Amino acid sequence: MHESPTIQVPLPASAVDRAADAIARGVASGRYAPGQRLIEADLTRSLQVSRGSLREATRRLAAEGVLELEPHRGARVRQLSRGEVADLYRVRQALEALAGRLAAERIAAGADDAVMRRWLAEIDANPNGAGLSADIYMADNNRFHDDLVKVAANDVLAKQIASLRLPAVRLQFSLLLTQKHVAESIRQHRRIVLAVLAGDPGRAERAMRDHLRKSSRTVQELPDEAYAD
Amino acid sequence: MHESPTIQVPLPASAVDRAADAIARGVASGRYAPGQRLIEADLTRSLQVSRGSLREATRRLAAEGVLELEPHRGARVRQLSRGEVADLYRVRQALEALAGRLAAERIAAGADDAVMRRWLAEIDANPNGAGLSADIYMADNNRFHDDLVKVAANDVLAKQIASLRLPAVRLQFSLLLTQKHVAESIRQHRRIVLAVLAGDPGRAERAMRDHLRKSSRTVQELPDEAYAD
DNA sequence: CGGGCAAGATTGTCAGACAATAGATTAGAA
DNA sequence: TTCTAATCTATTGTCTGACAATCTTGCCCG
Repeated sequence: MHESPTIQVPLPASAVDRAADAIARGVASGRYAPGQRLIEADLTRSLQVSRGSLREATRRLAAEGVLELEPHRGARVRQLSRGEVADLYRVRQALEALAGRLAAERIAAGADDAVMRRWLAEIDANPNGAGLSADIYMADNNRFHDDLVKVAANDVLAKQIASLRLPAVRLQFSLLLTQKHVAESIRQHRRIVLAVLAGDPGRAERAMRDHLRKSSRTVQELPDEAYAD
Repeated sequence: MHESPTIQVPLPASAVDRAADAIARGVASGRYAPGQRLIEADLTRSLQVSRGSLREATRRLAAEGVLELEPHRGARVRQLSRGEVADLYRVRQALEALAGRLAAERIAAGADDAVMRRWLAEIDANPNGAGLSADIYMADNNRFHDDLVKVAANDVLAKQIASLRLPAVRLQFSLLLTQKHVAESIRQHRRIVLAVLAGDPGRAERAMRDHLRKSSRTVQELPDEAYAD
């Protein structure tokens, strides 16, 4: 899979897109901490866009759940409470379970299974994720879920799932800091892949549901500092 | 249920909110047809807001799925293709099924069931929805689903469901134009309410899933004119 | 120490300007 | 005439500067 060579000059996406991307990346990377207030004046300076464009970007990010807006207090990085995270995982569970089901249905109907076969090979090549940094595994993990959603071939579903994944990246990240969780996560992915490749919707759905139920439980065990309030 | 008396003067919500509300209402009411292009200059005049505020409003509505934005072509009222509507209903099915399940779980756990009992009474008072205009029944229908989601008590879920309902109001509306569908819909609501009141999550989930599966089927039978492409 | 006020910081909103782009129109060539 | 290309027009994308409304902070006074 060859990418076109990385463009160096500020690629000519719209100002609003550039701003939104930069902020989203900043939130994901921790450059902007949860709860942190984002001052328009600072951002217009660092992102080199006008206040109007910046405001359009923050509105969009707020709608996507990355930021929160309070009247006359502007934007801050969204910080979830324990309860909200529990709610969020419950919904994600339902949606990703559906993704698993649909993916299996499509494979059973003869859709291309190369992507999933590749994942199986990749997992079996390193079933414990030995030697993977948290960064890398986080990226792999996201790619896995993305690929599965792609096989499910339901754009609405893809968008809904993405909007649930965004606000919780930070939490998910802290999960994957321990080798134990990484290995466990990979094991669950393997079960999911097998069910999907077998074209067994019920099994794929259950495997995915289990996976997220366990993730949720582990996230809930994180210490208070990870949460709001 | 008493509302505070309707405020006559342009209520002091922010300019962006006013604009977004007005556009959303216009889309729901058909004042702006699906696919119709929304010209900024026209809207700033009719809504009495600046271009900046208007653009923030359209960005938000686009993120909510009400409008579509195309670079250099601006905003247009989102129009769904048959396939997208099918996808959308599949996702809604999963989410509302979860809502049914959670609602039943909460009732079983002792949560207040007054709202649901009221619905049962209302349904049994007029089980065929005789004499209800499509407008009214549409509103009732929305209230029912909203109330159920409220009993489910999961804000994330509520927001996700809302974002799926918005783009399809128009289609749903055309469904409810025939007395047959209204009666059928009420019958299904009754099943759902009974399962929730019984505190039976599995049954509530199935009843809700059935309801949406049937709605989806009926929506798919609408003629081509209702869809894009 | 606590209340309250003034000053400063920040957001909400507007108006006006101009470049970039897409779509429509017209002119020209075959 | 019909197709193509240049031109015009409507519209969006973006910036700047301005000001009122609101929130925050720090200081003063009792």
